[in-house]
Amino acid sequence: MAKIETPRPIRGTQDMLGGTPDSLADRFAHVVETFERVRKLYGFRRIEVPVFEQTAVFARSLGESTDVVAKEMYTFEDRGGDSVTLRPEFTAGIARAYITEGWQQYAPLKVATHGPLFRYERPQKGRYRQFHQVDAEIIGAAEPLADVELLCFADQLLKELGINEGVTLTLNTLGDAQSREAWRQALVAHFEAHRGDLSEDSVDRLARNPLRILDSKDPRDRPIADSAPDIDAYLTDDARAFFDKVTAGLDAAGVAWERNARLVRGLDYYRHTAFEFVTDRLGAQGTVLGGGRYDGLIENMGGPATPAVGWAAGIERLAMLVEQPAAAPSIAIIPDRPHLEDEARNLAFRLRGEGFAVDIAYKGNAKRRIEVARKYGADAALFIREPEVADGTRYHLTLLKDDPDKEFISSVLQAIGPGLGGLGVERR
RNA sequence: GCGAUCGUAGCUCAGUUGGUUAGAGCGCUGGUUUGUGGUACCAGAGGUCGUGGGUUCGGAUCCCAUCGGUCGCCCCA
Repeated sequence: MAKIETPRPIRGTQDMLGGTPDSLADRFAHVVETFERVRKLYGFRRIEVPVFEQTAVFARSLGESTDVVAKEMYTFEDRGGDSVTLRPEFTAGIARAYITEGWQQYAPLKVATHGPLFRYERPQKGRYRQFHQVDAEIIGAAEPLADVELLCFADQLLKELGINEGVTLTLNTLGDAQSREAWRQALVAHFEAHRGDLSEDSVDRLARNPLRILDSKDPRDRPIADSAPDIDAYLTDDARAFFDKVTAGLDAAGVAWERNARLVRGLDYYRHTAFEFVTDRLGAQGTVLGGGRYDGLIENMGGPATPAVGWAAGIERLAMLVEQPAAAPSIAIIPDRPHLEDEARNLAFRLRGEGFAVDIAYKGNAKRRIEVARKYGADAALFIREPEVADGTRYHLTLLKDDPDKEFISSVLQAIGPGLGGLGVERR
């Protein structure tokens, strides 16, 4: 008899179970819920875009020479022979939708979304092949105020998640197209002059993406990268004025930031503002939220010239930083004797219908059930008792937690109505 | 793609320089005790020691290969 080969999860994917102490699934959900709440405060509309697109959507917009496009995309032919790609990021797909769905009529448009992304990389801490991001974009606004508002949104999100301590906003400008190109040429000249002292990786970068040498971790590259010219000398007056307005706006809003003149972003489409919220608590993956301005992207995709800014944040990375959210309060309904089962179940269904979270086990005696209820984190157990019990009460409540949600419990008791016995408070 | 490290029960792990029927805690199942509740005790189920070769009288233990996990490089959220 042939052995059955049990299926494995695909490398770099995760299964998350909620309801356990320190459950990543619960923290993940908490990140998404907080994002949804804050996004509404800033007036960002919810959008949904496809998980896959024509390959060209990503290949052209991210830059053919970037690692994401060159070796990290999940690309395949569908049955019709078209090349499609699982999205490795949100921005390109949103830009495509902006063009094809006529969203230009709503410009300036603030949109937000979240969901899975796919990148064929070697998994490690904080890095997965299927990962998830929350994403925010402002399309059709050329004003530095848009950058400021977007960063305030990001800053408030991190504050409300309680992880602003230990996460810092690092900020840079890549200038406009003219500034960026002038800087790029100066950098290439600088690095070419020191070519012999660069690491092998950086010699390779010099050909592909010279800006990346700036944030190289290789000690051999550091002196050369540190002595490389900053963009500041190459900024046009307009680009400088833009960056000054962004930083002034952040200061006025009380958003803390640090200039990092070595910050460059990997994807080709970034212009002007580039930023990352970084932390040292995630091993090698320091970036928790990143983004910038991409004024040329939509035009490159065949749309009208449209300025835009956006950011995305890794949900898993945020979830690893946040505290476990408090579980919603609940009460366990427990029949004291087997023949009270139906009555207990009816009460449970009724309470649920009225919006209260109550749990009731499928089987087991009262003793067993209370053990389970405690394990599942119920705030209290409500016993359905014999009608002929001496004091005439039908219900008995026992608190199961040191710090039960009293407000929740009393509202449940009120919904049950009369017939309640004395409150049994558990001894320690 | 490259490097390091680890794979023993559902989970977390012991297993001494190779040596009888591979262990513990938790969890699970059943029972006894208790009886308005965080109890104790008893018993049970559950393992091709990731997989395949090799060395050996003998391999969970040593060697090789392979698959997988983790972490790092690269890159990114």
